[in-house]
Amino acid sequence: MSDIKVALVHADAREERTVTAGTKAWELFAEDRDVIAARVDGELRDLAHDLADGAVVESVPIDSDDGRNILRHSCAHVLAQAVQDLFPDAKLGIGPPVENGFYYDFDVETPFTPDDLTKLETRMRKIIKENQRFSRRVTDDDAAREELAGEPYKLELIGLKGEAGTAAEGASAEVGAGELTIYDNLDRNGEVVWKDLCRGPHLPTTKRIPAFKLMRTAAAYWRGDEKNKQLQRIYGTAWESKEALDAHLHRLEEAEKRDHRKLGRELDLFSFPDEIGSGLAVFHPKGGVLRTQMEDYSRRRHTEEGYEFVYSPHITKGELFQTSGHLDWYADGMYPPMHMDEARDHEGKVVKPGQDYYLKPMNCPFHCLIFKSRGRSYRELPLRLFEFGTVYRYEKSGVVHGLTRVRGMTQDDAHLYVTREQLHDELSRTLTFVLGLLRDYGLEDFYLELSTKDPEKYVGDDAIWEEATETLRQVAAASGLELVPDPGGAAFYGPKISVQARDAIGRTWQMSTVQLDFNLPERFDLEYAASDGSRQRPVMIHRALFGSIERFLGVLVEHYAGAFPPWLAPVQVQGIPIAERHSDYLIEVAGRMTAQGLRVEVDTSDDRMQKKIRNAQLQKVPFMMIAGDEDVAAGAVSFRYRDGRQDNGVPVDEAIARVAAAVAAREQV
RNA sequence: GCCGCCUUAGCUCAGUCGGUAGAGCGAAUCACUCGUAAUGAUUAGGUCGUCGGUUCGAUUCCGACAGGCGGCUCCA
Repeated sequence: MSDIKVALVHADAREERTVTAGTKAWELFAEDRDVIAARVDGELRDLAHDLADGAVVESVPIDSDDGRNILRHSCAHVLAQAVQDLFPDAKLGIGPPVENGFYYDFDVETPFTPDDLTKLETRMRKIIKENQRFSRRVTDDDAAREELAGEPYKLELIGLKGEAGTAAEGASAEVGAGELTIYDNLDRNGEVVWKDLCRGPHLPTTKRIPAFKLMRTAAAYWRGDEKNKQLQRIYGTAWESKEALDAHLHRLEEAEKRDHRKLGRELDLFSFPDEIGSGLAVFHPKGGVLRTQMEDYSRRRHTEEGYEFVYSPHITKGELFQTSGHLDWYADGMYPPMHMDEARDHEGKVVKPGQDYYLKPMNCPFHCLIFKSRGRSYRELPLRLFEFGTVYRYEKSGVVHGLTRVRGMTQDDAHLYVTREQLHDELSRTLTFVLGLLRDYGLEDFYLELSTKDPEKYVGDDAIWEEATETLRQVAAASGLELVPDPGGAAFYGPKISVQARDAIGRTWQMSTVQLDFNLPERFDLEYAASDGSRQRPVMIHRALFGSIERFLGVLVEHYAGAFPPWLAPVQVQGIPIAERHSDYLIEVAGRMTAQGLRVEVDTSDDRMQKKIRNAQLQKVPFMMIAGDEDVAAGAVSFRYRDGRQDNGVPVDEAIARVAAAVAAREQV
């Protein structure tokens, strides 16, 4: 047998090896049990892959991103085998890895129950224990069709081979663009016990799945299309070790503790009374303080940046949304009209037709009317109109979610009207402003997404798209932040840049958007007088920073886990007397703080002091201000912070100054 | 909108194989006045989400609706 040369690379190192022809990838990594696949000439391969002369081979450890994806995908196969063992009529959909786990879709008569998940896990453990080998076999369309005659969904995928990228999210795990392959699961005797159409790669054997758990069931449309049948999806997760699985489950628990819906109730911030309707929130006094602080600070910064405040009503005649075009392409998302002012005679015949009024789903048409209310000069531009505008959208019943997806919300909405010459500077300035303001609220970690023209569907001339897109790109680059392209993702009326923020536990939220609009100025026939006396059309920029105040408030609740920095905290200082006789002293100190605009409460209930501390702790109050005999005698107070840190005997003047300084600096304590 | 699950006191939940319910926390009252995460006692509080059906009898079984949760689709 002749020798071949292969190169083994990892990190920066490259090692040339001479091996015999027919050597398989695993033989290079035989000593390392963590390696579960190989990257050969850039392609992920099974460890059983035959190496060719000149192959460049890289190990894929199970705890790498690629490794986990392979692990999870293999685990999805084990799930599918278990499902077909227990439910022989189940037809297979697709089963790709996803972030933190995997799923597999099945067509079954009756949906799975939580009980079924337990049974399936047991069956999966058995399959894993059997140490079945994942064995790759190349086939062709006709042979595969014959083999998989009983699997209608797989047959459909075979027909889609090559367009896998567009066929369905995850379908590329089943059929790649290249050759068609089937993976056989072989038992110890080499018998095929199960098989699935799959491009791979896979773990060598089922036993290499160290830890997994089935999480939940859900329905999902076949190939992600609402028109298709709903399949039953089972979500699971799999990890390189029991510890990693536990850590993942622990992270989920932590995220649950931060859930703004839960904290909103516990901290008495807001609620969603059934009586009002789905997706419509009320803010309680403490949530009201938080929201007021958020809004006031935003107002102040907008004033400083040259924005002007405007107000518009919540309802309008339909004509406005006819002009703006919203009724043409967005009527489904709007509340149905109220028919007003209709008059009938005594026979019920309509003598005056009346007209339709709509709740507003957007503020921009109103702002365009304000622009249009009189002639505008280039000297007025950029005109920056800002409104905390409450809008109503008819969200489908299944999508309403806490404060993040609601039917009534208040946007911090601004519309900037600029000349084409001002576009670059204004965009640059806007993005800087937006990022700075988000940082002020405590979000630090961002990336940007640039949505560019869909060549099939757009208005406005190519030159201005080009210019605006290039400007957005430059501005984004200047920010130094990571820029993720979203080609073709722009709305038809203009390119968009959106700011995604990562919160304290690494989840990303779409926050601000800066959106060009070449359409509305046209539809509203907006003009300004240029310096040469000609009439010119302004460019419009839509810009929301919080998106919706409700949603941003929810994000901040989760980001801070309810432990707000003092400037946002509903109660900044909780006074706790050691004994009843110290209450008056604390009330006096509290009074001095209140006079300085601080938010202070003194707990004069007849709970014990320990209980008062516990309560303040559970309410996540940043400063607990405690006073007993020693403090009173010294003219001091003692601070306790949320982390248990203490600072005893702080003179009252200094204590007040300390709280005031933390608030003014918007620091966390 | 679609699929599944859920809805019992203000909150978190137990319970009733069909005979109108219970705990902890919270609240109110009383006693205690205490130095860094729960003092004790007493009391109040529920047409068991709503409406309809089956039944001698429904909180329990069935259906519709509303609301919630997890997904899917959607998010100009």
